[in-house]
Amino acid sequence: MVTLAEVAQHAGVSASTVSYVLSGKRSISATTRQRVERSIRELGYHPNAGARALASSRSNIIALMVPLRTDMYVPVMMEIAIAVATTARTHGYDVLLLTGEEGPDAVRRVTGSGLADAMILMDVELDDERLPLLRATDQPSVLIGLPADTSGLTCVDLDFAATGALCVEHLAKLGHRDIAVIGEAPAVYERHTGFAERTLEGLRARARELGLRLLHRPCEGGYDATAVTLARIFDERPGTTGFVVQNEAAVEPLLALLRQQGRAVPEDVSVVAVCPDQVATQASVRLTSVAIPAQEMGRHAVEHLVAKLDGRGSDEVVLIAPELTVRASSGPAPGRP
Amino acid sequence: MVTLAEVAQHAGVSASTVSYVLSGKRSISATTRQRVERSIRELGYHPNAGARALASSRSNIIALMVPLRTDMYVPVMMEIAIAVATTARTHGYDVLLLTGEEGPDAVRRVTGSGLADAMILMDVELDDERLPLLRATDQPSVLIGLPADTSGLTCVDLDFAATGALCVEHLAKLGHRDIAVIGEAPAVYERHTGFAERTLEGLRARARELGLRLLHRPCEGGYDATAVTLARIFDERPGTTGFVVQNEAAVEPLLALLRQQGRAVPEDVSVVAVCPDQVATQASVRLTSVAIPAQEMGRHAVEHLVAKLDGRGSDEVVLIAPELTVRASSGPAPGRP
DNA sequence: GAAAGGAGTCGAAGCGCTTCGACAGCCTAT
DNA sequence: ATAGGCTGTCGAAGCGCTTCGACTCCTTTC
Repeated sequence: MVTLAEVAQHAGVSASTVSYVLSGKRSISATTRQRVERSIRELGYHPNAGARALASSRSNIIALMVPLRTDMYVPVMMEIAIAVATTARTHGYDVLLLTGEEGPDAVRRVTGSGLADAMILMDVELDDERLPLLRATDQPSVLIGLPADTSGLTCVDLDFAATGALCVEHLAKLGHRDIAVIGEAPAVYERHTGFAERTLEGLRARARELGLRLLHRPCEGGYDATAVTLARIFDERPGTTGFVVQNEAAVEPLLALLRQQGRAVPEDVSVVAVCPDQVATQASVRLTSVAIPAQEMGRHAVEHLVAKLDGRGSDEVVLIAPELTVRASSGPAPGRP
Repeated sequence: MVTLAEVAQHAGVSASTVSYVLSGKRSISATTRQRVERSIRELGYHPNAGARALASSRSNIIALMVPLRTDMYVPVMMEIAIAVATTARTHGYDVLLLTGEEGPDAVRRVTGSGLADAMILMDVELDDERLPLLRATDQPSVLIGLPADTSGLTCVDLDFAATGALCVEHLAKLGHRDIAVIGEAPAVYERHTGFAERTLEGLRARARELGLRLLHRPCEGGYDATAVTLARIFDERPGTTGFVVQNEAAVEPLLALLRQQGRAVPEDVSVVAVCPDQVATQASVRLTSVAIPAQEMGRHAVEHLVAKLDGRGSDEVVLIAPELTVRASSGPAPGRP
């Protein structure tokens, strides 16, 4: 293993000079710099991460806590994780992958040991038990998701309330008066992860404003559960012509079931989904949808964190404005031009 | 920040004693141990990761390199990643998340800097450019996937050749004589990631042995691409009654298309999938499938790695035996009991 | 009853890096 | 000419931990 000292000797300078060449924290003459850089290359030197962390009390690692559950919106999670890792690297950070399993203990362990300089938390619940710890420590953190009380925290999330409103508006403009919402699994609502509730509030508020009828039903996803949900919806509101789906696992089953029942999309019923674009474009009907901007969320989170680590940036809540893309699954309500 | 020295002082022992209590590398009297443990608890001490890594030249971190592409079998990747993280924790390791983006440089960086003690690589290509580096370093590593030359490497993977054979056998036993394989996207074959080719070889070999006709077509996935692929298959082999699908994104479209064409599953055609159980059970027809044991692969990989780090264990290739679960998508070929 | 060995503890020497203060040399402003 | 201020470099002091050898008691063994 090559050390700083060996590089210094090879280049004929002192160890501290090599260190300053590496960090750029003091000015170094061009000739010296080149000589050192050449030695580094020739010897294949890589600074020892542990020594660096010890001396500088900076690990250059960002911890990312992902939910343990692999039962919902997995592709979104994965996309966020990869965006986080990629963005972090461009700022010189590596990413430590933590699962939700350890809960608050993981936060304690990581902040306590100096393993990471900062944390990103995904899948935050409204009243998450990790939040007090984050507020207490001076280690920067960013949440992806929105808890009930955001004071002293930085959060990044899609504006799900606006998302709900946007979906309703779109359907209203097309003349739909009876709208059904196929929501996430009941467990998601029980867990109070926030985003599902916020979407619902947005949907309801705008529906009320526009005088539409809105029926919401949670749905486990998968073919059988969706079939049951759909049957109940048409049972209760036979005149339903607009659907909003916020559950990836219910999208394709819903389309299959509608087809089977002889209801054409978008001629008889319109469907608007809240899902990643990939799902929307790969479905059997290209779906009008509000995209979940996974990459953007991951990137934002890292950039806020890096800003904080650099002493810039402050606590704030960033809600990303939703964008609705019209595709082939929505059209005028029956009997409308 | 609490340090070892402070704990030592608080407990009235020397620093080295505290260290030995923590590591268990020398015997400590019960009374001393308890006193030290109490001080640790009272002061809320967490060993500094950097200092530990520097002194012991062990970071207790395992690097996990995941593919950057989020275009295929994402849930499998995610499940593996989470299994890796969870298993690693039970052995006292944390997981560093690297994306394939950096390629060989990431390997150099991580091994050179001592950031991680070992590596797990996913999405290994047949002739992966990272392999020479892994062979050259003395840092343990495990591949999830199988390259062309496995000498000096440890690999964990599903036995995809046996998987292919198993699928064909199942369909043959039910009397199907004309079998079509809907494969992964063409890009997957071009990239030579191995698993797709190995499945195909297994399928072909057994089909030959059993005297079946086999038609293989790569498929991009998604509704439109699957429709084209399916049309071509029936065009070329109108008598096809058995399908093997190895592309999650083609599963649901295939079922929808068959239904639409009035071909009942499993009465007219049988479908066998190679996919995670979750996909198989959530599909519109519960699918007969060979599961991709993502969790098991992740767990295996970590356990091999830990064994190597402990000086146990050696290079070897572990192929997990496939298991076929019969569900509702396969049955006797038409005209057969 | 002396030698041999084990159990339990301590002190000190690093691990490889960052960073602070010091200082030599040079340029500019008086 | 001389004080003052840059620029570029060096030496040394740690950062918090692990680990090795040494030492002190005790227990065992013939």
